[in-house]
Amino acid sequence: MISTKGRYALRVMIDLAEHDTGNYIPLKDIAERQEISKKYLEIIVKEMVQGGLVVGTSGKGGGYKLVKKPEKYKIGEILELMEGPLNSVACLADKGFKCERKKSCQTLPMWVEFDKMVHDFFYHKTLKDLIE
Amino acid sequence: MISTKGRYALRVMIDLAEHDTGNYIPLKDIAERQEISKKYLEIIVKEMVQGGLVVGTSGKGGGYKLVKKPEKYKIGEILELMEGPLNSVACLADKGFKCERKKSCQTLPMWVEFDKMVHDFFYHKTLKDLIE
DNA sequence: CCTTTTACCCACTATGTCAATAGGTAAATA
DNA sequence: TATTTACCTATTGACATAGTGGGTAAAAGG
Repeated sequence: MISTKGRYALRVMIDLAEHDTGNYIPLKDIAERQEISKKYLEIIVKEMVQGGLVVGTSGKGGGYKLVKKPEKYKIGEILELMEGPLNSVACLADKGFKCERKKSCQTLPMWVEFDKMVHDFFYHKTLKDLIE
Repeated sequence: MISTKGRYALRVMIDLAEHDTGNYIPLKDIAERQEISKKYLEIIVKEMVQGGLVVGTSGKGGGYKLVKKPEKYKIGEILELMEGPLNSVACLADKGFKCERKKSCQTLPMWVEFDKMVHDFFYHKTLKDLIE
């Protein structure tokens, strides 16, 4: 299940895209429009800045802004930043995961197939697709 | 992410299917073959009995058995029993979930589309598909 | 320069889930 | 009646989730 972090991040991105005037948009405005605790959004947006999804600047006239055009953001890239890898099982999500049964595992092919489908789904959708 | 409950349940089902001789199979055997704590499997198999996936009987010669042929079990039915509804977001998973933004939500159509895809995937695969 | 506005940073908490473990009781068979 | 099995209740430690609280730093306007 997608947690609030991923869902709120998407809403912030949509909000930024829809209210884009070239200026920075203060988090206060976003929090009020989206009816999400500003304090909690701070944590989320901080990760978005660190992940390079948005840029922020302090002071009067400060706030946040997208760094790309909405059609350039893949939904998968936003979700993976906030939620971690889009994998269904730990043995595929954790890079250093060791599983003795890997060779003979009867369920692994299904998870691989599933994860590919999920990946394709979210990497073929962009932020722009959600706005229209 | 699918938890051990769902994954272990699948392995138990596969084990039961592959070692089916008509007799009941003791959990001890399954736990040893699958290298999973028998105590933990008890909890999982209990839910599987309650959900009608398998039947169990006590005493000597007791154990567990499938109630249907492997091709009659949908993977989705097994996963949903163990993991809960196969939904990506809370507003679709919880029946009584109230969301003020439902009408205007810009992400909801995506989650609906995604959940349909996931549902189709797991309900078009059967236990037999995993064995072959 | 000073105040206001904004982002940014660190710590804390309550609740719940996950992945078990521990120790028993009930039932069925040989 | 002893053995084998399922079945039941409770507890635990670690971690994640969804926040809250209280500050500091930076940028701009007056």
